[in-house]
Amino acid sequence: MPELPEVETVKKGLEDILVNKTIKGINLSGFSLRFPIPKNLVSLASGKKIVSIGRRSKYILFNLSENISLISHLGMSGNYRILSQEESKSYKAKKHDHIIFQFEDFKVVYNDPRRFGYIFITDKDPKDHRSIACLGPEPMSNNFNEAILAKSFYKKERPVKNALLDQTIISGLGNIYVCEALFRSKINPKKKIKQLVYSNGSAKNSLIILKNEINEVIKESILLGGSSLKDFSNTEGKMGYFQNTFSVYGREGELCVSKDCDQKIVRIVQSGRSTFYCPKCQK
DNA sequence: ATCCCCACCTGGCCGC
DNA sequence: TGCGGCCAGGTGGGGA
Repeated sequence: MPELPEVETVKKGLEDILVNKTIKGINLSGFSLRFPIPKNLVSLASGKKIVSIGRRSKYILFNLSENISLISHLGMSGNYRILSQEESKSYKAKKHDHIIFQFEDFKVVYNDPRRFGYIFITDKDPKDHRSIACLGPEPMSNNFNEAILAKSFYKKERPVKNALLDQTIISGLGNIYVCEALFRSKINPKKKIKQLVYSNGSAKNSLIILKNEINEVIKESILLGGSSLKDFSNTEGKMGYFQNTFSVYGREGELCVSKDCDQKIVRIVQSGRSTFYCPKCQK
């Protein structure tokens, strides 16, 4: 499911309820996620208090007492549900419920049908974990600007669509928001990234626009609680609303939303992933 | 070094 | 109704 806005929505939902609560126990389904669930997860996390909950890119970071951290990635289909006290009493684990956290008087369920998600536990700074340390800056952060994009794009041949999905260049974007940001920026997804940078290494105006539109699309989506496609919902099981504002994603064959444009949205495949764009508006 | 492809999974949908 | 094929929001390892 989840790109940065969806993960932020989930993180806020967890934060509201779980901070200062103590994990009393953990039940596992026995299935592996993308990676095996760490053998010491149950013993190390049980009895610890959740001191704070953070997010880095698409990762949710649970900071527990005694400097233990859980690093959680939702993959494509992972989700957390916070059960009410009433629901928790009689709750029977459903299919794909892989981790159930028990608190004093309620439960939190991690469900993941495709098992592409994963969880790590560490007693070191989670920022140094190999999956987090290599991440590029994320939209809306202080160190995300056109200069850093220009540096990554300088003299490089790859299509801008692929580069924006590369989490080491910019982290937090996925297929939906890359397609939407490129449409808003009027940039063709097949455009080579070196074409957005001057030969002296400085950002062209189109790259500055792209940076601004990335920030804008992410900001708007967070305000609407993310996008709900298939199985994404927040920790209360409610859907986000940003999917209602898509201009190109999933709109193959439909009319371009730009004023005075009579083109239909096209779907192509780049690096094995669908790209949606308007061939007339995006040059 | 850079970049693409594939595998990892299940489920939903579409056409026959 | 059933079955095969295709599609899906992500990532990291291997190989070109």
